[in-house]
Amino acid sequence: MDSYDVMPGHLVRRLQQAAVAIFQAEVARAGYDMTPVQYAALTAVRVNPGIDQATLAGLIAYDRTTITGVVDRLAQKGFLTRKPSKTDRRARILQVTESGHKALREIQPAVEQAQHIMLRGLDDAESQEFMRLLAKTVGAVNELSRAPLKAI
Amino acid sequence: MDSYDVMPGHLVRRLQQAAVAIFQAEVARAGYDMTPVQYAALTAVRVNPGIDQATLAGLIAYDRTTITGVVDRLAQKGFLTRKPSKTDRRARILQVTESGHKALREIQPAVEQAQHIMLRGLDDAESQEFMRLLAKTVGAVNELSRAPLKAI
DNA sequence: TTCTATTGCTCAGTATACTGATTATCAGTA
DNA sequence: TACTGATAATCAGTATACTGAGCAATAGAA
Repeated sequence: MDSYDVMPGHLVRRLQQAAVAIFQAEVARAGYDMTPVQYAALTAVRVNPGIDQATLAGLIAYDRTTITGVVDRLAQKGFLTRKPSKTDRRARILQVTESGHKALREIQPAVEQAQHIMLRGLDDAESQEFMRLLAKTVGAVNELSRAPLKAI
Repeated sequence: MDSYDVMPGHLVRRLQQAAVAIFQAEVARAGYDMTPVQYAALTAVRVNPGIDQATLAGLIAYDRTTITGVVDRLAQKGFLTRKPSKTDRRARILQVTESGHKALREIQPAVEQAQHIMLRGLDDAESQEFMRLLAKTVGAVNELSRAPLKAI
């Protein structure tokens, strides 16, 4: 195991870095400045309007301390609002703004293109198999990270 | 593409996070505090004694600004030395110390165990196929990240 | 109802990654 | 040799991720 090029951890790190770079480049071409992390968070809020930060973190498998900054930046860009909950004064309720909906609509093609570029080394059958194995692998280690995915 | 669980970028991010957590946990059981990034750098220096930072960065696909901090911390722990090159006064020559060699030897089993745990959701055939597809995918997007891998 | 445990959020500190800039040095050319 | 472009390393600033701690509020048990 001397050679890091055959180590899954090392390859995953490199793929993750390429994926982020590809995503940002494609989204920039659509005229937006948004990270993959911000995009996932904003999308999750759109699907679950009125969600609180902790539940959002579980939905997309983010650490709870990370989500604070992500939401901060999305709010600062005017893409979502953060208001205190009326039923639980600890919680902050999130909503996507008009501007946020517009951004999501307009970067949608860029996001799909980014996923496509990321898998450009594989043919259709390989892509499908890769995604299957990737999902299976992630599912099996979900509980081992500090921020496991928690379905609602 | 509303659902981030089918997006490769999102799954890769989650796997990367789990991989880091697994690595650190296993290495901690061996009595060491070392990140996967530091381990890869130290291993690369061991294989290529006297390498300079820029070449090291290319070998393991790290950004050149990232490598500065990584080498800093490894040097601070006493695992490697950084001396000015005699032939190129811009460059810093890296060498693994005795303590560094000892650390690499002692955490070796933990590293292998971490890779095994990371793939625990797959059987042997699937693991092999997953690694093949992962390597192929990474190879095809290598040039799209700021820090592409550059073989010596 | 009161006490305890838990939960939602935030903060301080550390470690990757990256953008973009600077400094010192080197290499190749006119 | 003087100049130009490239390179090695670093720095400032931003954005994830995480550890560990803290505060306010809630929920469940005695």
